[in-house]
Amino acid sequence: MMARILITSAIPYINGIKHLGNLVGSQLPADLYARYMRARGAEVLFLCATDEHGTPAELAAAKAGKPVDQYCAEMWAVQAELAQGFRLSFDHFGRSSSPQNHRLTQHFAGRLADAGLIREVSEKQVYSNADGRFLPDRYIEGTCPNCGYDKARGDQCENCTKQLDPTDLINPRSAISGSTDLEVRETKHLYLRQSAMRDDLSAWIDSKSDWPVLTTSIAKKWLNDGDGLQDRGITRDLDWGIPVKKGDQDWPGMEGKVFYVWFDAPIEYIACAAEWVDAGKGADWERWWRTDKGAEDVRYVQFMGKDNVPFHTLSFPATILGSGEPWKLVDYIKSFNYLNYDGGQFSTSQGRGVFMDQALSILPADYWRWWLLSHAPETSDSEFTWEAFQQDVNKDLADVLGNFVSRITKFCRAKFGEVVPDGGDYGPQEIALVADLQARLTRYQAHMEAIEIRKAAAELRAIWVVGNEYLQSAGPWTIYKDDPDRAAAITRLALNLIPFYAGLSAPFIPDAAASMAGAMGVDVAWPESAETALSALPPGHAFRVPEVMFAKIDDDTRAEWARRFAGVRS
RNA sequence: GGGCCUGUAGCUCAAUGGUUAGAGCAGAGCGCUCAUAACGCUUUGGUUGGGGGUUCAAGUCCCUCCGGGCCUACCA
Repeated sequence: MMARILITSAIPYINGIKHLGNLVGSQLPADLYARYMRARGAEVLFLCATDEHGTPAELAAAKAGKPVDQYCAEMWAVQAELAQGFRLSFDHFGRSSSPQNHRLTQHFAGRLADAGLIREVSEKQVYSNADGRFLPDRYIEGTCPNCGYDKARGDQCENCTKQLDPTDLINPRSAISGSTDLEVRETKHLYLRQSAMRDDLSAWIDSKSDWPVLTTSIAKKWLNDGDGLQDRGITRDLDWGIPVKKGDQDWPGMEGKVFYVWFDAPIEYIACAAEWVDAGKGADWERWWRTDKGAEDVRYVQFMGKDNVPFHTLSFPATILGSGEPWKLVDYIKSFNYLNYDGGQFSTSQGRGVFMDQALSILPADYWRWWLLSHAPETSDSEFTWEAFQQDVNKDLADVLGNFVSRITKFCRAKFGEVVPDGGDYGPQEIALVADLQARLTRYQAHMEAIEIRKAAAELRAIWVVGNEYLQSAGPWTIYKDDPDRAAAITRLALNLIPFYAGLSAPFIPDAAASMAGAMGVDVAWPESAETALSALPPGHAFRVPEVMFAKIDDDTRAEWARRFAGVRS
């Protein structure tokens, strides 16, 4: 029976173009896994979307001088185009502001309320008259009562790290406008009673012994810290968002309020599947999401950066479990640490690092995909430097893989023409080669299935190296002088490595894989086995010598990029 | 303050408690001449952050100290 895999990437926030750290922390590895699973014949639904609600989205729109809905629509289009540029193979790229998500979010809230898992809390929050809005704690600045730092935020002082309440600040002001015209107002909000589900969530997390430590340790910390899992506010006093409703009914006392972005964002994973159907791309989204409607055999895998783990291990499962309905729960969470940039952090707010649009403006997607995935921050934070990037892509892509394709196709053209040569037999060397490649193929598949990305990349690279080793030891250019038939056999086998490599490399570098296969006149396909794959191109099969697949990055260019991207983006 | 992760060759990273701690890159030497001056082979390089402990056996487990990072619930 065909495996069915549901894959979601953490949904990128709407307020700007994402940097390479964001990309490698969720969307790119999710795409790698989706491409691999499709290649292996699984039925895959791979979903992503933009996360469009919350205070930063409203502020970004205001800064751009646009209505927030228009701003979000425009930024969605920008992000969708960049996703395509990086060859992210989403089956659908949705929006958390979609009507489908409005309905589902309100539906879940209604179910949770019926189950007694929502409580109303009246609380005091800081309101800025000048800004005309309530201010989240960290949007209030003032002088730290502990250390005297004058840019302390309402949640914490960055200077002395002390945790604060906004009311602790001396001379508080709005971080948005600088206005000191603040007042404390009474406001009513809904809280999700996560505390009531603590034991269920804890048991569920404990059952996930195969999850990355990073994932489970963060979840357990939240479950067990202090008084245990706390209830979480799920509404806000904002204009932009999903109106608070109980299913399709009004919610008395909650008029004019919206659900908190992190309540509705993960529900978009589900709504996105409905969008996928409504966009005419699929027929039945519930068979992916409802275990009573066909999803019982679905394996659901989520990808995210470590900052997103609490929401995916606790809040979202609490929403799903609390609904009392048979929604699909996540089976595996792959979480990532951060990619740093030249000794510091990538930062969207500070404009530090390389952003997706900039990256594509200087190099094709495959360069970035290969480098980022082969250095994915799986066990700890990892570091991007221009020197390492240049060295690694030149060596791996241009010298090892690209040059292999170049040397054998050009050799064949010179001696036999642009067709797979006939004649000669395979001998012990070829038998050993096939055995070696088969062992490596098996290991590579195991790493990909386990989502061990760096190990998979290392094995793939080793598979590329095998081609060069074989050519060096077989030496068809020497043998050709005395025994052209034997040289033909060697050349035939080496040419067969190209479609083999194309199939295996496609999840990492899809464009290069397509051009390799195209040059050889075949489709990209996952090999059944090393043995069958290495006799796929019959004698007489025409091919063409491909263009240089990966131009090398020279030192001057690298230095220029390092300078250009050293500062902050305006 | 608390919790978690992390520290291994110049760099990036591997090593179910079990031979002499391994790869890639960078460096050195040799070879090859088909190829994008590419490729192959050989090789240099380690008190596994420091100290203590458990064990027949510790990079791995425990304690402690030092360094780096993340999270800490109203950014998302």
